[in-house]
Amino acid sequence: MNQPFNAKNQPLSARQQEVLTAVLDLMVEEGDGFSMAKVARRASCSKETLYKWFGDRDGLLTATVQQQASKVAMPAMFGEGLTLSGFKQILEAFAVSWLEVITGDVSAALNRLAISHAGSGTSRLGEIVLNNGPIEMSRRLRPVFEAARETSLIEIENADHAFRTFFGLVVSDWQIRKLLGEATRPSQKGIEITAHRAVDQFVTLYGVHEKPRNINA
Amino acid sequence: MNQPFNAKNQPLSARQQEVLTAVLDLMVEEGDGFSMAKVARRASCSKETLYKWFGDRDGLLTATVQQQASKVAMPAMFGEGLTLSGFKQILEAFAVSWLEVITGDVSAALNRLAISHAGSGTSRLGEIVLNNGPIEMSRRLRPVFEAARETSLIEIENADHAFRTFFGLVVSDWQIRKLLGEATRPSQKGIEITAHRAVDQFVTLYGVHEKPRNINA
DNA sequence: TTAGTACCGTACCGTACGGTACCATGCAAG
DNA sequence: CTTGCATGGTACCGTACGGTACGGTACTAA
Repeated sequence: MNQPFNAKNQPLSARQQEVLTAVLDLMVEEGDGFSMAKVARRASCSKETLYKWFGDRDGLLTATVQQQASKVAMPAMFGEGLTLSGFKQILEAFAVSWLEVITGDVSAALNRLAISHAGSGTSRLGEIVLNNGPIEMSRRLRPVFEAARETSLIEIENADHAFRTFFGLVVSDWQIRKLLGEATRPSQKGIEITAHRAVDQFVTLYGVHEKPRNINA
Repeated sequence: MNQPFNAKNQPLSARQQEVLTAVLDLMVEEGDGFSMAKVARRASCSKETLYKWFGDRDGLLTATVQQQASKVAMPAMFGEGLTLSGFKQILEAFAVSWLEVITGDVSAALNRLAISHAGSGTSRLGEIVLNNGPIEMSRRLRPVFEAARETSLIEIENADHAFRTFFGLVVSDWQIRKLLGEATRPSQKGIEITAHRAVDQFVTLYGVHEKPRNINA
């Protein structure tokens, strides 16, 4: 992904990234309610520097969101001979990684921020998070589905539907519950179990193996 | 569901509900950013009255959320002899109703509000929305699943997993996209198609069909 | 040394908001 | 009528915040 930029479209210095880390911490702790003064205190810098670097509060938030967005890691690609179990392994790694992210405090804080700003319609944070969340996930998953379709592992009439189904099976209500403040986070084991079941279900719906019935959607 | 209450725990008068409607409108238009003065102007009442009735800003928001929560309608129950197509019809009505709600502007505004407040940890709005959203959906769906299980239409080892699967298949990424500000709303036809597919998929995963193996339930 | 630069800390300004006080109006009870 | 209550309208207060200005300090370059 792209480097995050500040107001002058320069790549960020180490010191600037320190500031963004402070912002992220505050965001996790207090949501959108923190002040520029608090950021300055936390990052041990002056407000004037914040405004020089990031323009205004919105610029600071945008830079923070972009920096995090540039960090989302996803499981690597695969080789040539794609087997069913290999395919399932990739999907499962994907699902685990995704669940770990969205049940985490950082992701929750960023999504909360973007969501509340989307309501006020005063910034592009929602768009940024959307592009680096579900949409990016879809982009990276598409070639995997494509490869599985070409090796006749699955049968997909519409890649978009398949992605949405996979998303739903994996994410379920975990994300909305987290965003609404439900405290209980699934354990690592719980995440793995959830991911495994989601992949099984996906393959049941879209796989072409010895399916017990015809599965058309 | 319960009647919504004001600060004195009296049921709301018609005038008070008018005020809450004004709040809701502002919420849809501007998110969380509206001021008490704006509410007073919009509702043609004085700020003092607002504070007398609802205590403070948080009380006003809480009353608004509770009033909406008390309005969620859900498809009615069913009779005795439950057939597969009847079961699917109920689920589909459920799914359609749910999708209509969560892709609507009012639901988005309320969820955005509750989510941003959940980040600041300063109110119980998240809890209220959660209880009247996914959790209430689960409560109402459970007896339907139960009845279907008893008539051997489906095979469910864990009602909670079944609900989460259904939720994921239905909601997919519609809600998070809406919350993040994606403008495009699915058409009524699109909602029906989505609901239909989700129910088909759910029955594929949990249905008993003519599978002869494992009859215990 | 001098000049320039980058930054920190802090004081300051204007504004907007939550919340309160006060007055005016209308209405019902007596 | 008068009294009391509920409510609308508005002025007001304290505070907190976004944003700016300014002084002080360390460092670099010549």
